[in-house]
Amino acid sequence: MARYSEQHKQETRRRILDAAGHRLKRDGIDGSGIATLMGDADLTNGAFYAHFESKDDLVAATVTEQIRGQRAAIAQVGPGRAGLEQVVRSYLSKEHRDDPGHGCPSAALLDEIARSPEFVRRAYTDGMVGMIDDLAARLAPKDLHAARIRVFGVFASMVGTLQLARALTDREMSDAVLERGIEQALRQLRA
Amino acid sequence: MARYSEQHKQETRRRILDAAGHRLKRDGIDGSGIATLMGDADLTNGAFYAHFESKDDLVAATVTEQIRGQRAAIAQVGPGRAGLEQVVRSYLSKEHRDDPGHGCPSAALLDEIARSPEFVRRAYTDGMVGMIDDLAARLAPKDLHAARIRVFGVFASMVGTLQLARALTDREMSDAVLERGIEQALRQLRA
DNA sequence: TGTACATCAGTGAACGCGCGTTCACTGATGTAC
DNA sequence: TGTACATCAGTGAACGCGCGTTCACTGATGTAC
Repeated sequence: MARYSEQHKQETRRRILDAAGHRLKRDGIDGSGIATLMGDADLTNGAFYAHFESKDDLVAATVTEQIRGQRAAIAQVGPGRAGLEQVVRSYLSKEHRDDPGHGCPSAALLDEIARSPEFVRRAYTDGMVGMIDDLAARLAPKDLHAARIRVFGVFASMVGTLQLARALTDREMSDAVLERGIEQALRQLRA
Repeated sequence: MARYSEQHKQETRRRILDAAGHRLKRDGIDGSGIATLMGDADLTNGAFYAHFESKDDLVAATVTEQIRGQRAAIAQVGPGRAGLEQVVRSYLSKEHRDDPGHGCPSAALLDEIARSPEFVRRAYTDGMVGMIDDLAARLAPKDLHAARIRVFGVFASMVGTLQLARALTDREMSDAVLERGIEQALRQLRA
């Protein structure tokens, strides 16, 4: 019935989502136009609405997808607290600071998400709750409830630290902020 | 010689800067147009370029001005560590979370600033260094150097926490994040 | 198996709109004499 | 003191441009027979 198989359409959607993840984190939501986003996926602007209802719809889907990817990456590291410490070090690394496009969606987009429509913020919230649960299960599988809010706090610290490190023009100061952030986060995980 | 006194022009510039501070923090940089910004100051778009070279020039000046205002507000609270703890509590309050327009420029704009031209980021960096020095002097006047980087870390944590609290749609969870953030920040100030 | 047809992902031009910026003009003011 | 003049903050229309979205159309494909 259809011109292309359902699989073809899903692959294209996936291609758009992946490209959008990169572009949005690099240039921001308002800084990324539909034509550019579609061009990144080797398509033209008109095809966009065969896949998404609106730009905000894409943003919500991209946020969901990006957080899912982040969770998957976290699942790859070693188990328990040691794994968490590795996550912290890689999160607050110079490489992550210098490459927002391939990094954490929260650090790149959090204040634009906070200004977005309710359903975008809901997509973010749902994704984050899942990720925090993953992390809490690693930190203290015996007391999930308490671990959750603790992990939320550590994550918020790391997001703010990375953003600050990205905004500062003084390289040395930025490096010091990252290092201090690592110490701080590790201490919080232990406490 | 001039139509209006130099004082008149300075007052108008001040009016634009104040209005821009509010608007930019509420709607973001890309979300605030020149016409809207000038309308907020009871002027029309054309007058803008008598006061600023470009939108980015206004953004840089507004960032500087907003941080100056934040420093002045901090100077108002009681001395020493007790004053700092008061700053933390009011920073991570529901009132601050629910009113970005009158709040911290870092929490409202940090990731947009990180994507801004070098000179905007320099304005931000310069302002922040001043503010951090103020705070460090309160925390540990004997060991300014060590206190600076510690205060930077606490500030980054608070910014990330406030942003996260603003993005979450679950009110209860957002409240819990703020409370946890306060505990965390106070502990970091003591440690 | 071969052919006619229906589908719809994708194209690319066009829509109205608001953006940042420019510009000819206005008119209230301070200054010169 | 009164008058003519120069200044320039402010007005509001216009500039070209890119935005998100719509739409008539294309053409490769899967299906029906």
